[in-house]
Amino acid sequence: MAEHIMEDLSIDCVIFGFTDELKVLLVKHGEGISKGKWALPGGWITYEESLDAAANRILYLLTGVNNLFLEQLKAFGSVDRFPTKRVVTVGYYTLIKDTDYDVVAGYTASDVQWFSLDEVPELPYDHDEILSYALDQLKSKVKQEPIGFNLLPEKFTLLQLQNLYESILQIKLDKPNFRRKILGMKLIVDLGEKQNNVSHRAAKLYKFDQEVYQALKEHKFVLDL
Amino acid sequence: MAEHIMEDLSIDCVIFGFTDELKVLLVKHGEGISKGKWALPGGWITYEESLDAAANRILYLLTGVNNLFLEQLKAFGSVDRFPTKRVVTVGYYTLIKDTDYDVVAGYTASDVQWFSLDEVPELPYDHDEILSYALDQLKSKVKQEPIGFNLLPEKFTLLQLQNLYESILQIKLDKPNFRRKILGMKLIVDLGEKQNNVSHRAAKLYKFDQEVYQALKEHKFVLDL
DNA sequence: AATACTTATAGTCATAATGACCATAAGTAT
DNA sequence: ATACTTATGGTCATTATGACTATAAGTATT
Repeated sequence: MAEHIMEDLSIDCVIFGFTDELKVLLVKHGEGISKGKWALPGGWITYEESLDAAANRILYLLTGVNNLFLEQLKAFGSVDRFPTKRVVTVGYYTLIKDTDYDVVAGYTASDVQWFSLDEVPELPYDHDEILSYALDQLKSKVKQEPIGFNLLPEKFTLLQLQNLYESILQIKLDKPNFRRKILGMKLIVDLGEKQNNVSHRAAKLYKFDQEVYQALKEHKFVLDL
Repeated sequence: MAEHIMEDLSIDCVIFGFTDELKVLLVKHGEGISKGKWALPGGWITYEESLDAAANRILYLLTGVNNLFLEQLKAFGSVDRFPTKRVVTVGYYTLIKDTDYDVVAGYTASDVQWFSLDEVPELPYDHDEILSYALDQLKSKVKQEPIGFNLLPEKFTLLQLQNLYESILQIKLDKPNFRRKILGMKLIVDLGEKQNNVSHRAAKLYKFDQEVYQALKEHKFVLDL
């Protein structure tokens, strides 16, 4: 398979993970010119696969993470972005619940690890630029589509949902106003249950309303937080 | 220059034009497998230029249109999008006032022409997909940044500005409400002059306020129309 | 048992924005 | 003089927003 490789085109993936806080998945290069360095999971595209397919394959090979819906960012094509030859790379990103996946270093990766966003080490090539571009995309995406369906447990509290938004958008929100907004969208449904084992007043548990969730996802909207 | 070409990577440009209505610039292929067909202006990237630079060079060679700020859409990379070999293309787009430019067919183009959006002929490869993606991008861009500075004459009426938005967004707007919104943003300045040679009540003429225009461009906003 | 915390949740209130209108103004065309 | 056309000024009910205040319901501490 790896024989028919497009020499000057690569893929780089920005995999954001969330549980409690926003993280990004990096791999340690086990060979090549960046051996020992942490970088975005990336690799070469073959002639027989689409870009989307290549992104998924590469991510799986390096990290063991499979079957994600990866969204393309754009192509990064500065002349000198790669040191040894001219390479244009196509960026992809997605956001997942990191605890849902077992990450396993594979292929040319000697290690894989989630990094909290403010602990990301220095990245090679233009990976800083790609990561920062991806973060901007993520933020704007979050305001145009509901998120959380895959990121929160089945049953969650309003505060958990609020923390999710606060982590991604990196802002603080007013609790009563956030409730009002979210409840007003009919996006989530009161389950009539409460948390337990918490050392304070227990909050109601909610779940997403599948139908409303899908509808909001397709029709788009603007979430003004 | 054209010697060092990346074999499997191309550029395609969606140049939207506006005066009275929204148009798109197409070139007629003068050679190659699509000879005689109208298509998006596109070509090959050399090893010595960035993607952005390639887009500008190619557009200039084919159409004579020079020095635009082209914005990248994304990379289009289906396996079979190009008939003779695997080619990934990077899409670019922009919006200009078409009457400001003299289009001249050059290089491998035998003709260049503006097409009204509903008169676009059948396009080869995946150019329909690229065009439609570009249109979506344009629409969403228009809601997040002010436009019109390069598209309208120095002095313009509110109706001209409204028509611009209506053309691009392909919607109808309420006149009084549109005035209120735009005037409220302080984006445009009353020149104290009026139209003449119109067969109805003359409208006030306005110009853009450079400072507010730039500020809105940088800080982003959401224009809810 | 009382009190201090913590988080949940309900509600207020002034202000601003929105969409759907109506009415009048100021011209030209007939 | 009247009919049209487009411009422009307003109203008005409804909804959204941000900044708060207040109370509820638990646990933890003394």
